Amino acid sequence: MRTLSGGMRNAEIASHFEELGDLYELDGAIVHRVVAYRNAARAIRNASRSVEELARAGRATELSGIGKTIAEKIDTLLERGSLPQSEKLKERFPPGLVEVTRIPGFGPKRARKVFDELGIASIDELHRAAEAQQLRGVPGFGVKAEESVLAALAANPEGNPRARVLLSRARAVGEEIVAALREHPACERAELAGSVRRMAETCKDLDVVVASRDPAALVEAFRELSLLDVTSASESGARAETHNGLPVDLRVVAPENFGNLLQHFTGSGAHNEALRTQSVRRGLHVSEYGVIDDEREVTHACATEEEVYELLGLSCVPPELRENRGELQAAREGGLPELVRVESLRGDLHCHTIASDGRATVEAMAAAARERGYEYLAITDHSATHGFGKDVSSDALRRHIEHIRAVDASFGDDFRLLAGSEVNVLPDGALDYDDELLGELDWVIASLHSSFRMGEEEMTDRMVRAIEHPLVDAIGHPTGRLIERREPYALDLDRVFEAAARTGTFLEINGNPDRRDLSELNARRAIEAGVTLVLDSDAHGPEILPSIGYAVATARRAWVGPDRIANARPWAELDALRRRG
DNA sequence: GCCGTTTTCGGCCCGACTGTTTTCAGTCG
Repeated sequence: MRTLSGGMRNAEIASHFEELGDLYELDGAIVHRVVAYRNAARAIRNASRSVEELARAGRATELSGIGKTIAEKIDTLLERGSLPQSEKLKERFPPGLVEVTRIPGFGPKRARKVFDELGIASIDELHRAAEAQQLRGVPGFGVKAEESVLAALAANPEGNPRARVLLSRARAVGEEIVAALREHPACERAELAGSVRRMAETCKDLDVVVASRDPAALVEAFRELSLLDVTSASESGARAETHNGLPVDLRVVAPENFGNLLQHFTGSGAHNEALRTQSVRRGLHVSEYGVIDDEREVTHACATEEEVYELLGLSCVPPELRENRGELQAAREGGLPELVRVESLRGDLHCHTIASDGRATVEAMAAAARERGYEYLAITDHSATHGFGKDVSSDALRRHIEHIRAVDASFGDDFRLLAGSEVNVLPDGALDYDDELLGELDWVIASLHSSFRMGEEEMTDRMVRAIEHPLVDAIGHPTGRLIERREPYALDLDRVFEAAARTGTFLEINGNPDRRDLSELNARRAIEAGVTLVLDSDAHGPEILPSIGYAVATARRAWVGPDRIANARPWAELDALRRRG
C-alpha cells in the first residue's frame, strides 16, 4: 500500500466524504444515505485521534457513524488519494452545480431540476437564466423563484457562505441585547443560546431566548433596541440583524416552557438530533415545545433544562459538551466528566507589561490579578528578538526581574508575583536568552513568533527542541493558528504531544479569543497523550485577564478536568510538578 | 449507509416557512 507523504489529516479525509455526500445527494440518493456520509464526515473531523492511523489499524468502525462500507472507502482514499465514486459522479455533475445547492432557497433537488431542464451548472448560468425569465418555465418554479434567486445573488454575488463571527465579538453584542431585555419588567429570564452558549470558536448568528408572560411586550422591546434592525416579527419572536450583519433570532415563551426552549436553541444541531433519535426509542418526542410521552399521552413542559434531560434519563449535559462527541452516552451512564471552571484556576502564567508590548505596568497587572482572587501571576514579557513591540534585552530582563521581585516583596504570603518571560523559539529551536539568564526566571514560556512557513519535519524538530529544553516550562500558543485568519504551523502534533508528555513540559491553551490555541480538538488529543495543560490569558492589559475564560471554555469543550491543568494547583504544587534542570 | 432497551432488518428528529401547490415537497435551522 502506498503511503501518501505526510499522511492525510482528519479534516482532509472528512472533506472527501462531505463532497461524496453532496454528490450522492445530487445523484438523488435516499436522504438517509446522504446523512450517513455527512455524519461520518463529522465524526472524522471531530475525532481526537488520527483517523488514518485508526483505519490502518483496521479500527475505523470504532467511530460512531463509520460502518463497514465507509471504513473500506477510507482505506481506498488513503491508498489512492481520492474516492472512485466521487471521481465518477464528478464526470456527471460539474463542480459549479454543488455551489448552486448552497444558494439560499436552492437545495439539491431544485439545483438538480434546473440542471436537468435547462443545463444550468453554475451560479453564473443560474443568474443569467433568472434574468432571462427562463426559470418560470421549469415545473415547480415560478416568478417568485426568479426574484429570490436574483435577490440572493444581489446580496451575495459569489454565493459565498456567510462569514462566521469570532465568539468574542458575537458575545459582546449578544450580552448587550440580553442585558437590555432583562431590564424589561415583563422579562423573567433572558439567555443567549446557540453556539455562543456552547462557547464555540465562531458563530453564524445569535439566538436569544426569553421567558415572559407577555411575549408581545418583549418583542416590542427587542424592536426598539438601537443595536438592531428588525427584519420580521411575530407575537412570540423576531428576526433581526446587528449593524455589522450578524443575524439575531429572538424567541419568547412562557416560563414553564423555558427549559424546552433553551435546550432546543442551545443545540448543537448534531446533539439535538442524536438526543431525539435516542429518545424516540423510548417513546419520547423532544422539541422546543415540550417532551411528548407516547405511552402516557402527555406533553411535559419543562421550566429548566435539567428537567428536560432528567425526563430523558440523562444527566444534564454542560452546553460546551453538546456536540455529539460522546456526551449522550456519558450522560446516560452517569459518566460526564468533571470540567475545569474559571474558579478552578489559582493563577495566570502568561501576561505582558509595558516592558514589552503590554499597556500596563507590572504593579497594575499584579493588582488586577489579586483582584481576581489569584494566588499567583507570572509576568512574561517578550524576549530579545520578538521584533514587534518593545523587546527586552538580556540586561533589560535582569532589571525587569529585580523590579518584579521588589513588587512581589510588597505582597503578603497570599500572593506570589513570578518573574517569567515569553521567550522566542528561533528557527533552529534554540532560545534567544542564554541558559544562565533563563535560570534566573521563575517561569519560562517558549513561543514561536517568526519563520512560520517551515516544512512539517523541520518545524516539528524546532518545536520538539524547545520542548526538550530543560528550562522551558510551557509552550505558548503551540500551533500558531488564528481563528478564521491563519492556519496552524505545519506540525506533527503526535510528536509534539509525545515530547511534551515525556519531558513534563506543559502545553498552553491561550485564551486570546483569536487564538484559543491549543484548539479544543488538539487539547483533547494532548490530554489523551498524557500532556498537562496550562490555561492563560496572554493579557496585554489588566482588563484582558478575564480572557482566560476562553481558555477555560476551550478546555471544557475538550472534556478537560482541573486535574489536568497545571495552574489549577497552588504554585508550590505546580512547581513540584514541573521538571526542570 | 448506519445501527440495535425495535439487535442483522426496517427504521432513521422536529417544526416552521415558502411557493406553487389542489394536499405538499423542498429548504432551513
